[in-house]
Amino acid sequence: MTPEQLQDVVRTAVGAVVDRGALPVEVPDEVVIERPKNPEHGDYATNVALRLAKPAGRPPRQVAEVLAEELRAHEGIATVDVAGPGFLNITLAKGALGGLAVRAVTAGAAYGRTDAFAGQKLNLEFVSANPTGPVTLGSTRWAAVGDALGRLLEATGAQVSREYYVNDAGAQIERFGRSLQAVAHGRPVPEDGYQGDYVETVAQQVVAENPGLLELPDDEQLTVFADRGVAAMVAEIRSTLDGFGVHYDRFFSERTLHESGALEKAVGRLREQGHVFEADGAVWLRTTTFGDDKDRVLVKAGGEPTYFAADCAYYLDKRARGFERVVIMLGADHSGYVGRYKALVAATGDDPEHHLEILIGQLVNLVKDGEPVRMSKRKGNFVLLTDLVDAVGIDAARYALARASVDQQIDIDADLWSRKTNDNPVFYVQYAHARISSLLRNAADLGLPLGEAADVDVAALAHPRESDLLRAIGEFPRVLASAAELRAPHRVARYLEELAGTYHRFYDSCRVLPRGDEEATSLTTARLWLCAATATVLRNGLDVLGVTAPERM
RNA sequence: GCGCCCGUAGCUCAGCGGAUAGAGCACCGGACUUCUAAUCCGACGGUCGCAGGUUCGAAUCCUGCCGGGCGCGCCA
Repeated sequence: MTPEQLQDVVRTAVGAVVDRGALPVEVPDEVVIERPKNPEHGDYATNVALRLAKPAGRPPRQVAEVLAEELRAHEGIATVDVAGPGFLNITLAKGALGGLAVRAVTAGAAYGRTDAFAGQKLNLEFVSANPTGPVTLGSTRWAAVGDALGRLLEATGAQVSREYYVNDAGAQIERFGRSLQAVAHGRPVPEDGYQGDYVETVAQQVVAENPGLLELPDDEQLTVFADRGVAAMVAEIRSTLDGFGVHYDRFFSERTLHESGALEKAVGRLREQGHVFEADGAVWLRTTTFGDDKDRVLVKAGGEPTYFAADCAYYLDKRARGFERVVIMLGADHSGYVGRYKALVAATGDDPEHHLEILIGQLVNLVKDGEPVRMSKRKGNFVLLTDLVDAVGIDAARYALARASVDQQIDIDADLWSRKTNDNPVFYVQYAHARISSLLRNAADLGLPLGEAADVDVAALAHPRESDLLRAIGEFPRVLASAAELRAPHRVARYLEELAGTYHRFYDSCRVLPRGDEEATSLTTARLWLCAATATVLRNGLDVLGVTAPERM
């Protein structure tokens, strides 16, 4: 029996009690089934009696007793105890848990997937680093977390489109072009230009691809350097992210918004809504109407549209493409944008709480030899995605970034994450998978295939370590659903660490394969299924995080 | 000054109003003729920053304060 099925059983029990007039309450839509930490509290526990006590006007324990009596009649339930303030501690009938192993193996890659968010169409925008330089460590956090969140939402049935907004318009692009041009001519970059070795590389590439470029008139040169330089950077960023296992559905060019007249249309739409005004020669959006700190300029006094105006057009474009929900992931250094974005959405007439979601991720440091690796964008020696991957590898990089809550600033210790020991959480989890893979290979060598699901004696799995593992496996669908709902991929990582630990403890106390001349029994087969089920969950969970599940280590 | 995030074991961090607050690491003590010991078991370790409030119940929600990070442009 899965936790979801038990939830239905409990709800039905409440309904039955209410129907016969034993409890004067409304039947709740949701009852909470949790997995108690303390094994003495049964396989599962529910606080439903505590919840219903007040509306029923009865003491919680009394309500609990009535419900316990009803639940005990269910064939899948062995015992129900009323404990503490009024918890119902439920122990399932022998074999009711074991079915989870068969269910997981049978479902395979689909195990854990639900339809919790079926029908939702989301646009996920993340990284969107400026195309004037390589992908930095800060952006890498979102590459890992954003992609994992995308996979997580897909696993819960949502339709997800991953998008990268390319800021290929505006003054910064011109500055970038000037920097490339200067370097190409062997001159120092301008005061406000871009520093770093990559500037030299890109400049040389542009020159190589455009013979005669350096002889063109100055302004024509600049255009080529800017255009081709940005194109080269976008290509490099894209390929870096592809190599990191992060693939986008679309790279959306800001410039196309300028060229198509989308900005004017967006400003027009906002004007129609009555939130645009003119002052000091500029065109403003009255975002303060919707809680922003100050009003924002859409078109500068000089006639140039602002970045914010492009944001408006971009948002409207996403909505016009049918996305019900626009999710944007930003670094903490952009947290000041939330207010104006929300206001912007409200100003278009949309609901900022429903149509827009902005996730803020705190900063990341790479630590080497106990010292944070210094980042200085001005000097051009900032830490890059590639530096992190060089230091710890792709799997560890993605896992380290995805296992922490985005609300938490993190230090990634290069030494720890590149270590091949159990200090390193990603190895701990991957090792569990490799260990099971090895065991299943040995089983096959011994002529012990898993066989048919119908033949598995699931009731044989009665050891406490087996029950622990089965309960953990049974949690997986709920872990994915709640992690998706909370936009918290790190919960999947933490769950996997717990599952790996539960497996290792099972392995330690429960021999799976027969030794010597022992005969394989029905328990052998049941345990093989349990191992295979664990491997399935580890694989599916790691896949959500974009981390490999190795068969050998 | 204002806004957002954080403050939980020596360290790094989990903990979407529930039971005795957890894990890994570090330190100490154990377990390999046995399916991968990259593992497991035990011990040690806490005023959940402080003070109020809401609640049957608060690390979790609310308010104030203290400490740290980030942000507050007609930059992007």
